[in-house]
Amino acid sequence: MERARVIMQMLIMSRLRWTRQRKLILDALKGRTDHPTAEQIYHELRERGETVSLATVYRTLRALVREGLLRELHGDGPDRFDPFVEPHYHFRCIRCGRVYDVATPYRGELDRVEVGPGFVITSHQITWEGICPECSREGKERRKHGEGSAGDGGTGRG
Amino acid sequence: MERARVIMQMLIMSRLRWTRQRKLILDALKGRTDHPTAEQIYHELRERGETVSLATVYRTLRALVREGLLRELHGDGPDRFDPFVEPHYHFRCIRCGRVYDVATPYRGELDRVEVGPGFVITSHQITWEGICPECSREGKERRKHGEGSAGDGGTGRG
DNA sequence: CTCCTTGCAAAGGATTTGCACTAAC
DNA sequence: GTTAGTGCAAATCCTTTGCAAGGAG
Repeated sequence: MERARVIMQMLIMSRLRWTRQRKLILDALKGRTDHPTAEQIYHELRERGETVSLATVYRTLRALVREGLLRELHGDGPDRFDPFVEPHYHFRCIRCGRVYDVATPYRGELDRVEVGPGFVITSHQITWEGICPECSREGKERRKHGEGSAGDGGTGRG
Repeated sequence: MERARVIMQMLIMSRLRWTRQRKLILDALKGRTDHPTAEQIYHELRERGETVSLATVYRTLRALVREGLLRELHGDGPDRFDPFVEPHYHFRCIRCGRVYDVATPYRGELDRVEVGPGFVITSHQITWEGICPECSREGKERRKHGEGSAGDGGTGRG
């Protein structure tokens, strides 16, 4: 796939250096739909025996967000990161904190809503809240920041 | 107004005690559209010479959210609180972090979107992002957590 | 070679918690 | 009187930052 090339190109243009850590972190995110936290990425890399520091994971993730290669999601627990940057929506489980993609078509017209005089809209987000399949199945409490893989419960990206 | 009575009723039902601090905090929020943070509430009360601790402000706000008397908003900086609990949407300024109400009608049909098998939707939120009037006017950087009153820039609740 | 990145540890902001005391009910 | 709420300080969680050493271009 030439996605790596495209990414590298973007990094060059943005004068971010293509370091081993950045490669690792971006690879760890690539193609995932479970919106991991910085900690999750960090632990997964460490478990694979890679050497990265949590600080670097944070710095890299934020940098990639600034470059437009990732999207940052705010919610109840720690921030989560989404490698799929095309406009789309999310579902957040109020029980476990997991975030899922929602396949519903993007409503471009919402970017042209009248907020009020002097307001400039750059984007909009829709977030559904409720209980995810994992949690309704188990019916028991969990920690706020996801544990392990979240699967996608049947949603996903078109 | 009999809203106080209603609230008191809810507090009784929920066996929350109607203490001086809770009254103060709820009063400080009531009718506001600027979605203050816990710190803001705390400082405003202290400036008025009231005695409250920041811990109590946090505890109270979270409790009132649990009771459904407030809504909690997650964003870039610290959490913000909204006394207007009827379904409505928000605009968040990516420069200063201020949050405004958006008058656009609530889209109930979005609560019936197909997320996927096993997903139960309890609510949805739409958040617009962009630059608020205050910031486009000033054109300069600011701290993430709002400073002082944010006005409402022409939006507001119907 | 130069400047960006990293790792580590320390600092920082936001929020919660333990505990003895106080105040609602 | 009971039991829940409060203030204070300490603790915790999440994230950023300073600095010296390392690595990419």
